[in-house]
Amino acid sequence: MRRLQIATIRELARLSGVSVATVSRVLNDYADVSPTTRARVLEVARELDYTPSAAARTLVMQRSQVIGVVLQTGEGHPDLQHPFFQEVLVGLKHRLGAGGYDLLLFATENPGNGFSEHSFARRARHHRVDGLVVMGVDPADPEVQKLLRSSIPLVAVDAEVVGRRSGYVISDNQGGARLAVRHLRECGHERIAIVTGMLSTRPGADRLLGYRAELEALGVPYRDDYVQEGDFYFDSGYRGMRALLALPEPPTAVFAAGDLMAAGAVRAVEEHGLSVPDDVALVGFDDIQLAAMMQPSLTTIRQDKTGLGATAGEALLRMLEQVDAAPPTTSLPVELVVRESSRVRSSRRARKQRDLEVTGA
Amino acid sequence: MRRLQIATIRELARLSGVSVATVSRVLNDYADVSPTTRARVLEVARELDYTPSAAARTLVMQRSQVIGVVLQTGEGHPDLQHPFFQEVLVGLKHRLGAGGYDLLLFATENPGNGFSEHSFARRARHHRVDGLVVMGVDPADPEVQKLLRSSIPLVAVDAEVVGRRSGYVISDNQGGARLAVRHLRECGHERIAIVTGMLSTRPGADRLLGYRAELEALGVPYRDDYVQEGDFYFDSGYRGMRALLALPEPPTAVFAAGDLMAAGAVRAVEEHGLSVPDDVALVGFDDIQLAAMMQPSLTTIRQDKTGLGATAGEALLRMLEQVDAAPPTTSLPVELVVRESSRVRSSRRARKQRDLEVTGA
DNA sequence: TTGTAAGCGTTATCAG
DNA sequence: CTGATAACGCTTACAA
Repeated sequence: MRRLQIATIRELARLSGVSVATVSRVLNDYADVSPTTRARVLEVARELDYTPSAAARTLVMQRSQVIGVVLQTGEGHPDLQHPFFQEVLVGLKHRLGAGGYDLLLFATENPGNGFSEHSFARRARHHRVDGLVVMGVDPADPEVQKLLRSSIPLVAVDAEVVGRRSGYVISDNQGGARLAVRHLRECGHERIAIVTGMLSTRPGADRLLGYRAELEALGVPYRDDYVQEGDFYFDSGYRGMRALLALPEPPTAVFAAGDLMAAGAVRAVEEHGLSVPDDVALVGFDDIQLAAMMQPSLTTIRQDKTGLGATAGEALLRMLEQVDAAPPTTSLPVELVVRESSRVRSSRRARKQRDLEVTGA
Repeated sequence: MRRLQIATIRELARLSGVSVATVSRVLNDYADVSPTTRARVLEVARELDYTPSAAARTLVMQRSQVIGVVLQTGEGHPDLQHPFFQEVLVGLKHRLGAGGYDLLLFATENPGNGFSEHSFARRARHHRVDGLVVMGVDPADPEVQKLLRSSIPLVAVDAEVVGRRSGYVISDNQGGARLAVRHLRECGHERIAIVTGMLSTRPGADRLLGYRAELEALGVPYRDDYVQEGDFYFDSGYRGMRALLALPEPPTAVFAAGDLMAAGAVRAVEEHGLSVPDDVALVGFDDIQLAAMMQPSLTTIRQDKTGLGATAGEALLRMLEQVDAAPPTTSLPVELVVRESSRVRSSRRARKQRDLEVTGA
C-alpha cells in the first residue's frame, strides 16, 4: 500500500490510461474533458493520494502560492517573542490559508543556499513568494527598502510603508492614545505621564503624539518630565515608572504605550509600596492576553490584532488577484477596555465576575 | 538598474561567457573550476544579485530545504495562541535557520491546490518538505498517524510519538510535577491539590502522575476531590480553583499544571477574598513570560522552551544528514523557579528587587 | 475531447 | 577544466 516514491502526474496518467495533459486538465478543472475521463482520473488520483508538486508548479506557473512573513521586533529582542505579533500571525494565517496560500517564515539566519548573506529580498526571490507581509520592521531599514522596490506585493503591519506595490495596515495609534488620556482625565487625574514605545517606530511615535494632542485638547499642561522613553518591553516600563515615581511631583496616572510596559510599571509601583490603581492609575495599549490576566487587571486600548492580520491577508489577496489593485493604507479602530488598573478600587468582593472574557475559551 | 525578470542561471552564464553547467559548479563550490572562471562568474552573480530558484532546485534535487511546522493546540483554542508554542518556535527557527532551512507554517485551512481537503501529509508531499516538526498534537490523531507512516523525518515537541523516522523532544513533566509538590510540602503544606492539563495529552497525564507519585513519596494521602481537570487555559484554572475553594476542606496549596491556569487560579482566589500566597500557595508549570510579570509573581516549573525548539531542530538536522540516525527520544530537564506565589508573604518593601530577570531585555 | 511537445530553472552525467 | 544535454513534474499552446 505504502509507496516509496511520491506519485507523479505521469504515473497518474499511465494508470488512468490518458495523457498527462488530460490529467492536468482534470486536476485544474478545465471544462473540455469528458465526464468519464474526468471521473476515472479523479478516482485514480484518490487511490494514489496524489498531490501535485509545488516545486514543478511554481516553476512553470511562475508563482508559488506562498506568502513570505518577515518578523523583526528589533533591538535584540528575540523575534516572535512579542505576544502582539503572535496574534497578528493567527489572523494572517487564517485569512491567507483560506485563500489557498501557505506561509513561509523568514528566519533571520543564513539562506538555504550557502551562497550569500541573508537578505529578505533575495530570499523572497529564491522562494518566488507571491507576496510578503512584514511586521515590526523599521521602514527605513535598507532591507525593507529593498523589498519595497522589488515588485512583490507587500503589506506591512504596524509600519507605514508605501510603494507602488506595497501598503500597510495599522491601528489608530493616535486615537487610541487619546482615548487613554481622556479616560485617565475622566477618572479625575491631572498629573498624567507617559511611558512611550520606541519612538523610531510608527506606533511608538503616534502614541506619544496622541498623548500630547489629547492633553492639549483637555487643557492639561504638558510637561517634559512626564515623558519616559521605553521600548515596548517589560523592563523599560519598570524603569520608566521608577523614574516617574522619583520625581518631586510624581504623576497620579500613567499611560504606558504597551501592555508589557504597563506590567513593568505595576511592578515598580508595588515595589514602591504604592498600589494600582489607588495611588497610580494605569492604562496600557494592545490588550494582549496578559492584560486581562494580571492582578490588577489592566485597563488598556485594545487593538484588533487578529483583525490586523486578517486585514493584511485580505489586502494581499486583493493585490494578488488584480495587479492594479491599490495597496492598502488601512487604519483599524481601537477601543478602550476598562479594567481594574484605572478604577477607584472597590472592595475585593465587588470585583467578582468581571473580566471573564479573558481567553476566549 | 532594476530588472523586471528574475535573473536565471542562463542569463548569468551568458553574461559570464560560460555554460550553465560551469555556473552551477561555481555556485555549488565544486573544486574543478579554474580560479579565473570562478571569479568572473561570482562577480557577475553579485552584479545581478542572482539567487537560484528554490523551485527548480527542489525539483531536480528532490529536496526543498524547507521544514514544515504543524501547530495544533486543539480544543478550538486558536492555534499559535498558546505562548508556550511561540517560544518553542523561536528556538526552532534559530536552529533550523542556521542549518540553512526555512520554515513553512502549515495553516489549517485549504491547501494551495483546490483539489482536496487539507491533510498535513498531503501538504508535506506537496511542498516536498524535508522534515516536519509537530507541536501540540494528539499522537492518536489520524492525521498525525499518517505523518508518522510517511517516510519524512519528524520530530514532535511535547508529545511522545515514535516511528521509524520520527521521534520526540519533551520536558520532564513527571519530574517537574514532583518538584512542584515537594516544594509546596516544604513550604509546610499538607493539603495540596492539583488542577491538571488535558489528560489526553502527554504533559497533562504526566504531570498528574508526578503529582501522585510525589504525594506518595512524601507520605501525604491522595484525595480524589483535590484533583480538578483543566485544559491548560486560563478559564479552566479559574473554574478549577473555584471548585477547590468550595470544598468543605479546601486545599492550602495548589499545583496548577500550566501557568495560564495558575493565573486563572489566582483570580479565583482573590475573588474569594483570599490571597496568594497567604491563604493559598500556588505553583504553575511552563514559566511563560506572564509568570514573572504577574502580581504576585508565579512560582513555577520552568521548561526550557527555546531549548525544546532548538533540540528538536538539532535532532531533525541530524536525521536529515544521516538517513540512519536514530530518531530522538529526548527528555529535557526542568527547574523550579521560586517566586512570590508560594512564599510566606513578606512586607511589601522586602519584595523589592526580586525577579527582575523577566524579559531578558 | 485528447495527445504531443516545448518549456520553467536547476543539477548531474557524459564527453571532450 | 568545460560544454551539451537529459532529467525533475508540471502547464499550455498547438495539433489531431
